[in-house]
Amino acid sequence: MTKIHKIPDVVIKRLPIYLRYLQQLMERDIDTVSSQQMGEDLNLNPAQIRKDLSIFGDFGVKGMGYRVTELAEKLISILGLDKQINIALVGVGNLGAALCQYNRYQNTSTKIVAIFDGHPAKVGQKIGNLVVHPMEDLSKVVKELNIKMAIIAVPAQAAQGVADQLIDCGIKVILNFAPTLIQVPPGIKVQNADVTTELQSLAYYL
Amino acid sequence: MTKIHKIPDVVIKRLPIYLRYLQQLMERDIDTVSSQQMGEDLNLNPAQIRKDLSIFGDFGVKGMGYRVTELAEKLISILGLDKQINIALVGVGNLGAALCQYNRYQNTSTKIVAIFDGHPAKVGQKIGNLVVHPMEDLSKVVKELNIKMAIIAVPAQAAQGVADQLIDCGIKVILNFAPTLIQVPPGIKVQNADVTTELQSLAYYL
DNA sequence: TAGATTGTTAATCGATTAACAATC
DNA sequence: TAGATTGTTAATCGATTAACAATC
Repeated sequence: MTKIHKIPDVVIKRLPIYLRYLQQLMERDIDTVSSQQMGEDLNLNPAQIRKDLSIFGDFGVKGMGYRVTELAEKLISILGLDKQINIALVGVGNLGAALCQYNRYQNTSTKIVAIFDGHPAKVGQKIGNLVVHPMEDLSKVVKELNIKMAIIAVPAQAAQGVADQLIDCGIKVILNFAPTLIQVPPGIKVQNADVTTELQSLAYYL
Repeated sequence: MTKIHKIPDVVIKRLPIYLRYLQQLMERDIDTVSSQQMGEDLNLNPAQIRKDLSIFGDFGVKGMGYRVTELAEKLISILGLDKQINIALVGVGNLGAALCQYNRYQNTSTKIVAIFDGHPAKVGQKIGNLVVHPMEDLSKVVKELNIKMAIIAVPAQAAQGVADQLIDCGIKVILNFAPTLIQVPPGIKVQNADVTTELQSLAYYL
């Protein structure tokens, strides 16, 4: 039996950074890159980059570095970005609506495919090419559109309730923009992206 | 001479979480809280909370815990949130405009007080109670309004140029929503908040 | 006083980095 | 082959956690 190493979150967070960098190299028709060069450009230690990548396989060529296109493909496959990932957005206030529009024009495999709001006045409105659903439709739409991930962009006091509903529908991964901590059972991954909290911690550095 | 410990970023990021929690307790008229209780509610180790807080002073009372209001005030003071922090927002696309509106209704000391855009068509437009300035006014407005912090919400290819201009104006702290790494000289603090990258790393957990 | 809880030390855990044999 | 660079081990660094004397 192979020993499964738990891969640290901090490594996973670096993978999209590597990927984006490699895609920039591809645009400049650069074929190979060394960990040394990557480290300089990304402000990271080359040994760390090699170690991160070696967790997933031997992607490099000794004496030569990494083949850019090949490594990018590997990272896309590791992250699971080789097929579209359907996302539900809950809460179409200023921030939610903007995230929806923003995502629409991004050429990325993580796609918002359905939007929801608990406020009856919002239901039926169009944001980009999507119509706002009522919360009652959540379970049905999540199943129909094979939605795997959710973004919470509702006010703080509504966030926990929304999270509970999402989890009930089988959602396992949540990006939370609400300025509050949400409690979830084991096996559910929540990433907080609260702007107010970020600004407050940045205030310290002034 | 007192030895100055470099306080880890990871500790600074937890302080606003503690603060928000204490403010919730205040709303519920709770006077004191133990690190044990805080740890349960915030999913953190109590020893870690005590250690974090003890870096800044002896805020607790043995046998009793922490006085909620007092600790909240201390954290506000440590973070520098006891006076308004003026922020410049650069880039009023969907996301920038939403951040501006969102910030407007947040009751927090970090305030967006001026907005800028490099696109002539945007200049003069009103977002909430603010008028979009041209980039040429950046230096002047930053001085006039005593702006200390900036939010970048421009497309990736414009981000580095904007960052350079901000740094030229004396800005030391930047929250970057553009999906690209920006290179800055030592002494400048950049926090990345790119939604696409966050979604891509979350994809891994599916 | 007895019970509770802090602040802090020491132990543990985990992540980063340096160093280098393997090898393209 | 000589030079370059990987993958990986060992050393280092730093953060988390357990344990407990101090003390309210």
